[in-house]
Amino acid sequence: MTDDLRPAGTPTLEDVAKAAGVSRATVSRVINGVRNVDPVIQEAVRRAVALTGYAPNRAARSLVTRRTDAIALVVSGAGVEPEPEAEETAPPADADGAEAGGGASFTGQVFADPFFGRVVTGVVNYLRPRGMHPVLMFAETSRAREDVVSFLRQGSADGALVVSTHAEDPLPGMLTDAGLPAVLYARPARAARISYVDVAHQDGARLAAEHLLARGCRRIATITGPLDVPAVQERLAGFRDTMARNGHPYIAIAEGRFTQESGEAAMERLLTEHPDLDGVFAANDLMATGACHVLRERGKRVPEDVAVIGFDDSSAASACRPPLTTVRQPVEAMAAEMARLLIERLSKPEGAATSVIFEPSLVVRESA
Amino acid sequence: MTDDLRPAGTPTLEDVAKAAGVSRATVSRVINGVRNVDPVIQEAVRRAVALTGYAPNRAARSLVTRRTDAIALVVSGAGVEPEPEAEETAPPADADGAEAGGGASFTGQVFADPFFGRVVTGVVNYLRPRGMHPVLMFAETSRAREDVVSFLRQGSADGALVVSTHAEDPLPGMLTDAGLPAVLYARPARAARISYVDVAHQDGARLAAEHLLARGCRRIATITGPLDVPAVQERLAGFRDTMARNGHPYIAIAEGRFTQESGEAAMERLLTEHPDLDGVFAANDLMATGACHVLRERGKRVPEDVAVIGFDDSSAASACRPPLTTVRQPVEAMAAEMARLLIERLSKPEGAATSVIFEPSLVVRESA
DNA sequence: CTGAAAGCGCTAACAC
DNA sequence: GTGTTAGCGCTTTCAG
Repeated sequence: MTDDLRPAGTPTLEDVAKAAGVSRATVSRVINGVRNVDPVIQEAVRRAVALTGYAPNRAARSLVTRRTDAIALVVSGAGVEPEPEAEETAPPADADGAEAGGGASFTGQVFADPFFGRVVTGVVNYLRPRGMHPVLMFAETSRAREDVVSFLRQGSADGALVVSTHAEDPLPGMLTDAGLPAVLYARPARAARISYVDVAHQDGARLAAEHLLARGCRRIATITGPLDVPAVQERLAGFRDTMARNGHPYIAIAEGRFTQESGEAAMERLLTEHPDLDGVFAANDLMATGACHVLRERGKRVPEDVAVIGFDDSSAASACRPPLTTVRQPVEAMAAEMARLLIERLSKPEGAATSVIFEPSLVVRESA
Repeated sequence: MTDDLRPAGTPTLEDVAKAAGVSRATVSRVINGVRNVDPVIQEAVRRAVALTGYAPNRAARSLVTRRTDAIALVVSGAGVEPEPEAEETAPPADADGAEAGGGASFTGQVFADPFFGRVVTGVVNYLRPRGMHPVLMFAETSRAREDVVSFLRQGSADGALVVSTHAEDPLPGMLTDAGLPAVLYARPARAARISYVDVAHQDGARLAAEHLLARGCRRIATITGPLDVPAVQERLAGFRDTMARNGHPYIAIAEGRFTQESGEAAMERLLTEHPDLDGVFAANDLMATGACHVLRERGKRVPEDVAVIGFDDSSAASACRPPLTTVRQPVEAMAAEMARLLIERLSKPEGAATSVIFEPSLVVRESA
């Protein structure tokens, strides 16, 4: 109403420059904190920014800097998919979920594991102070994987952080083939020239084995994850190895799929074959929780009759009754490290791929 | 090695145009599926695209279209924050989590509720087929809220989908004040000219009440969520109302905070004051799960001695022992509708704010 | 230390 | 039906 010299749309650098009586270049320098700008002018510019309510346009900036300050956080699925995945835990899970039916069960299932929440937390906490943001993507079908690749090729994000739920995930390979910066959570099944963070699975399994042994368990079994996953093999190897060294050459095993339900089924199989077992190590907390349920239903007390140890230390561990003794994976720190590695790679694209391995720790609660 | 006429960097429209022997404009038309392009030329262009490995640059496109095809998916927190939130459920939750200490507990806690996973699923499933993507943000401090606003003002995303965890969240107001497109999950505490989706809380509570009554419960209590949240008040009102109509003018209540732990504490209080109760309605599944744990520890059988009903039908409901009878909120569909409303608003910015209310349903399992 | 000017890669009028 | 052209808003040499 007063002096409508200020343009209609959202203010641009030009407007601020005009208001401050300087050039666009100078305003740009002030905004980007470039040195060599007269303090007096800096102040004038700041005032003009406040006055105009200026906010730099990301697209314009991105166009010249070739950076978006966004990274893709992708949860990646199986290598082969028989169309929309059939398996799912909760029957009503797909009752709604928009018209895009395919994938609903995958995404629903994935986030049922509190593990992913920790990954998100770690990533966001690292990114945020750096003015960067994660774009959430799911890559459970080959179509979805293509989408991730083209998303990155379009320069929509500077790189990708990928968490695979299955072995033989082709996404990491696709990414490196396309020369796109990426960092993985966990070592890929097929070796690739790509950075990753991981936990020392064998050490974690050893911790679990020793704890079970120390508390006097003698008839011990383990519920593994899908056996084609490298991490699962390592946990199994570490567990068996420690057991063997301590006079237990044979360990009963049952394979699960990291879901609570599969943990229940595995526990039932184990109990049928070995009704007298007194110790169980499950490859994640969800399956350990399922095991506890079944044990209780079969009249076994945990830990008095059967001790149970999980893996991850996700929220499922403390939510379980009894609270689970578990092998803690420092997920948040690992996720943050993934982000750090990726950003480092962005600044020097020619750096070699590296891996960072974290040490797990045993969190003793009540189940063992 | 053969004919290096093709430029070094990533190919641009110009390169494709050259390769196809047409103008940039034509290539652009083909790529954007604009009609009025000779089929023969279309084919030539497609070949050139494949040949060059062209991928359109989003920033450049965004600069002119004024759209990013990204939307902010924000999980928003309290209205007032005494610095980094102090409360947290699991002690080890902040043991790591990068150097950015503040907020770690918030984000960790938030994703412990499987409810959010369902929201993410619904949003992604709606957005994905439309070539759009969600950028995940947390807004638990005033600083973080400012960040969300400036993120949008910079044109980094076309609009926001916000899920508030507390009443009196100032974010929705900030967004509308700034004229930024946004849609909420759940009705805001203070009325605002902003679209939202919600579930008919009273109806849901009525369903729970009637079920409890029908199975013969007579000494009934409820565990509510934070009483300053409108949804919580509505569930309580609906529950009390139905009870009152059926000859139960008084209902014992205990307030929780939507966490499993708070549900346990609430159940303990209830049991102390009313050792003989035979039915409990909890305002979410996590608290219902906590209630079940406490009841079992106190030697009460569920549902024989005490029937328990939850709310949400999150994965926690089926994971609980016994599996929870619960009031299902069609979260995925609601989240998808949020996205739909936002996108609709983007295409016609002047449309009035609307709300869409979904009907809940009762899912009968074993706990009641 | 500051300004002028040249694009970044793309879309959208507007001609032809 | 297709090409020409003018920017979108910003960063960044390069002069001065």
